[in-house]
Amino acid sequence: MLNNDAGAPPGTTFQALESDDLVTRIADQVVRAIGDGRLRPGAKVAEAKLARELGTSRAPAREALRLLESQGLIVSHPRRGFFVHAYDADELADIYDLREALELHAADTALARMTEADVARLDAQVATLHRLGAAGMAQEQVVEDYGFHRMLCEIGGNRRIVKLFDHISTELRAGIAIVGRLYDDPVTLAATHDPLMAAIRDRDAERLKRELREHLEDARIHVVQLFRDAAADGKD
Amino acid sequence: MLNNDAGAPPGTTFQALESDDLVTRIADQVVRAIGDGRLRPGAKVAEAKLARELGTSRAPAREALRLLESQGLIVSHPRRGFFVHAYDADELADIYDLREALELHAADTALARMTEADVARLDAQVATLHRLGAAGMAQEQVVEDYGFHRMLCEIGGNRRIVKLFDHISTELRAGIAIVGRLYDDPVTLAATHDPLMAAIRDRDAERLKRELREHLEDARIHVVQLFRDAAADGKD
DNA sequence: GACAAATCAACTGTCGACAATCGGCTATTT
DNA sequence: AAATAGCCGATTGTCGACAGTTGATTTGTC
Repeated sequence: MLNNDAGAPPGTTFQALESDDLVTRIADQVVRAIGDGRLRPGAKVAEAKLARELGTSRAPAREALRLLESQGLIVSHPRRGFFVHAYDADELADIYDLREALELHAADTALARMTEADVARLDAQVATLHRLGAAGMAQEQVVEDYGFHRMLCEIGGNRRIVKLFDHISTELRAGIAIVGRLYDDPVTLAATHDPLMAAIRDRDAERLKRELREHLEDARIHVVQLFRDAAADGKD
Repeated sequence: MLNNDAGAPPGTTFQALESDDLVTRIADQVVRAIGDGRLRPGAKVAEAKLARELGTSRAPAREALRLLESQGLIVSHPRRGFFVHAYDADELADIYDLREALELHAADTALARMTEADVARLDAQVATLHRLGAAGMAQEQVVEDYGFHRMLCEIGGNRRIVKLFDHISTELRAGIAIVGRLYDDPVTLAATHDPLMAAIRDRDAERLKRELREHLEDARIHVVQLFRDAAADGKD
C-alpha cells in the first residue's frame, strides 16, 4: 500500500521485490491501527511507546511516523510528539476538490490516448464493481472503485498524477474509515460508473468530464455529510 | 521555504516562529547546496558525511534527507543511500502538466470568490514583476512569479491545493536551477502576466483559463526544451 | 474549596556505537 | 588480457543512552 510507485518498469520482466524494511512494516502496522479504529483521530502516537510495543528501537519507529506524516496520516508538533491526523469535514472537501481537478484533467488526456484494450480494461473493472455490488461486498468494492479511477489516471499517462492519486486515495480511505461505511447501497455505487463508461465508449470528452464531475461531486457531498454527522455524534 | 504550511492561522495575529529545528536547518542546507549546484543531480548524499560536515549526529541528518525525499528533491535506494533526484525532461513535463491542472482549477474557483482587494493584490504583484523585470533582477523575479501564481491558488480557497502548489514549485525551482536561468528576457516574462490580469479584471473565467493554459504551456515547453538541451550538453 | 507553584514521570531530540551490507579493488584463473 | 571470485573499506540500519522539555500530578497557599 505504501510506496507503490509503479508496476514493473517498462522493458523489464520482473519487479524488484523490495523492503522487508522495518520502517515500512511499522508504518503498515500504524496504518492498520488507524484503519480499524484502534488509533482514533487526534490520538497521540508516542514513538517510544510504539517502539516498545513493536520490540524495535525508536529510530525506525520515528522514521515510520515521519513517513506517515509525509503522507498526511500523521501530524507532528515539535517537542510534543506525533498524533493521528484528525481530518475535519472542510479538509476532506478540499481533498475531494483536488481529486476532482486531477481526475478531470487526467480523464481528458486519457480519452485522447485511449486504446481499445484500455476501454476493455475499464469495462472489465466496472463489471467487477457490479459483481461485488451484487454480492454486497462493500469493502472490496471500495478498493476496486479506486482501482477504476486509478486506471483513468494511468491512461492519462502522467505518472506524477498517478502518484498523487495514490496519495490522495490513501488519505480518503483513512478519512472514510473513520466514518464507517461509505455507501449504503453498493449496487447503486456500481451503477454510477455506467454513465462514465458510456461517455468513454463514445469518446466524448465533454460528456465524460461532465459525468465525472457529477460523480465525484456526489461522492464529495456524501462523504462530507457523513463526516459532519459523525462529528456531531462524537461531540455529545 | 520548507514546511510553510499556511499563513498565520485564522484568528491569530502572529505566526509562531517555529523550528530552530536541526532537521529543518540541515534540510535547508541541502536544498541550498542543490540549488546552487554544489550537489549535482544524481550525486550521492551520504548521511554520515553530511552529519560530519555539519557537526551533528547522523539521526537528524537522516531525518532531513527523508524529509527532502518526501518533497521529491532526494531519492533513496534502500541500503544504498540517498541521492539528489535527477529530474529528466519527461518528469518535468509531467509536473508542469500537473501544475496546469491544479492552477486552472484553482483559478476557476478563485475568480468566483475574488474580492476587489484580491484583484488589487494580484495587480500589485504583477507590477512587482514588471519592476523586477525592468531592473533585470531575474532571480528575484522568479520568486515573485511563483508568488503571483500562489496567490491565485490561495484565493481559490483550497488549502490542499496551495500546499501542493508549494510542493511543486520547490521541485520546479530545483529542476530549473539545474538548467540555469529560465528566461532570457525578464521583461517579456513580466508581460506574459498582463493578459491574465486583464481576464481577471473582466471576471472572465473562460478567458482566464485559456490565457493561463497558454501561459503555463509556454513555460512548460520552454523549460522542457532547455532541459533537453542541457541534458544533450551534459551527455558529451 | 479553588487556584497557583513545585514536583515528577514520560517523552522527544540528539548522540555515539555496533553489526550487516554494499561497491570497488585486488588477486587469481582461464 | 578478460572475466570471475574473494577481500576490504565505507556506509547504512538499528540500537541503547543521556539531557532537556512537556503535561500532569501533587503540594502548598489564600
